[in-house]
Amino acid sequence: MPRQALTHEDIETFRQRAVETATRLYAEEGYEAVTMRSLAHALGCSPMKTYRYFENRDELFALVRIDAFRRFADEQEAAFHRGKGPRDTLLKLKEAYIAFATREPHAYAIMFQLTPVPQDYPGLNEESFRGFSFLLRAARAAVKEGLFEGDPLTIAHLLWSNTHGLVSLHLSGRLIVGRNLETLASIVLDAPTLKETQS
Amino acid sequence: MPRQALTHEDIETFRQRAVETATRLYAEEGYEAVTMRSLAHALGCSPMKTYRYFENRDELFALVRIDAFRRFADEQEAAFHRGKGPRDTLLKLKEAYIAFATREPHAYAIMFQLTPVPQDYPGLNEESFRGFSFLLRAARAAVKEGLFEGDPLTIAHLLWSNTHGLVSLHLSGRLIVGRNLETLASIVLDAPTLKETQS
DNA sequence: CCATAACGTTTACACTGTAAAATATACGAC
DNA sequence: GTCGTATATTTTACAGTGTAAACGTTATGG
Repeated sequence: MPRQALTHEDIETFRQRAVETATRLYAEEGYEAVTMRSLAHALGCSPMKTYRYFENRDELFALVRIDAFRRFADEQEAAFHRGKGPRDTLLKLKEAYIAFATREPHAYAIMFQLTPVPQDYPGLNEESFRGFSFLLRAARAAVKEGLFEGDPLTIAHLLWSNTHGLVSLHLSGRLIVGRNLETLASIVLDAPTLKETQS
Repeated sequence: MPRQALTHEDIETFRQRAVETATRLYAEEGYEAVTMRSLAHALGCSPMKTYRYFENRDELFALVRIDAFRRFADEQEAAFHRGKGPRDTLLKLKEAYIAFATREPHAYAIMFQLTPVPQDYPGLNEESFRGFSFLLRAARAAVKEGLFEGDPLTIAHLLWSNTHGLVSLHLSGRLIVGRNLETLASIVLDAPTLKETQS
């Protein structure tokens, strides 16, 4: 079976397969477990082949992040459209946020928890902002309806950081102080209502 | 100048010096910049000497974390005693929290942002909880005065995660969406009052 | 058919943490 | 003092990492 020269489609095919495989490995093992060698093994090729299709590990990693942000943004968008009115929309967005972080903790980590923030990459900021934009739109609507007063962008950031703080500490196990695991889990799941969080 | 045999005191001296140097390097360069070799270079010894005084890199790192938690807890304690009444105490604790995170961002990162959470070590949980305990005590007092209602531990966790979310996103530069840097910086510095954060 | 370009692997280098071996130093007994 | 032994430290070495460079192999255009 002679090999075919790679057409432009094949390049994209390999890149896509590599990103998908890397995403799966990240989800299963976490960030530092995915090396160029382990990824190559999973792809069934030599470690250096990846370097013909990606600038370096950072680029591949950036694409994995973009993919994660895309999934996240899609789910935020769906939640946004499920919301009935500003307050319900904010709640739906928050639930979708928590659901994503709980379902894909490693993805959440490389999106929001990794410090320092990895290098920028074309498309990353766009997709990242898209995930945030629905919260911003909901915050604008909420201000318009008099639910909050102030700068919608600032309010959106506050709402975001509020949820991020809970999710982040919960996912990394730092909320466990005593032994009442169920209570602590419910902190996130039965998260404080917006009324309680912001008057 | 012949070398002296190390007495028990000298062991502790070296360990302390190593932890202090590592702490300084972490503060200057961040987590992954401090290697056993670079630390040894800063200490003026061979890389392997450190292994006679520490089990491995993780132990030394754990001690750096404990030290950071100790400084943090001390500052929380001071803020706690500066507070006049429950509400002011909560504000003082929050200000001290933000001040610490801003002054020692790398220390904050290894304390609260690193995922997965590094291995446990004797004394770490104690010092870590001590830093949290003042917020818990203030939350108890606040509940007793009718400022909040509910489980004080849960309320303390909510207040913590609230501040952590803001600090975390701010320090990692993720709050920067538009170009109004001053506004965004003030989100953390002129942080929302407790009244605004929790009704 | 062959030169050339494209593709992939192998090799190699500078890093990392750290185990093992080699070396240097100090100390107690004679 | 001198030697044996214990201790302290360094040197060497190994298995990892990302990746640059060299090498071989395959496909393609003239």
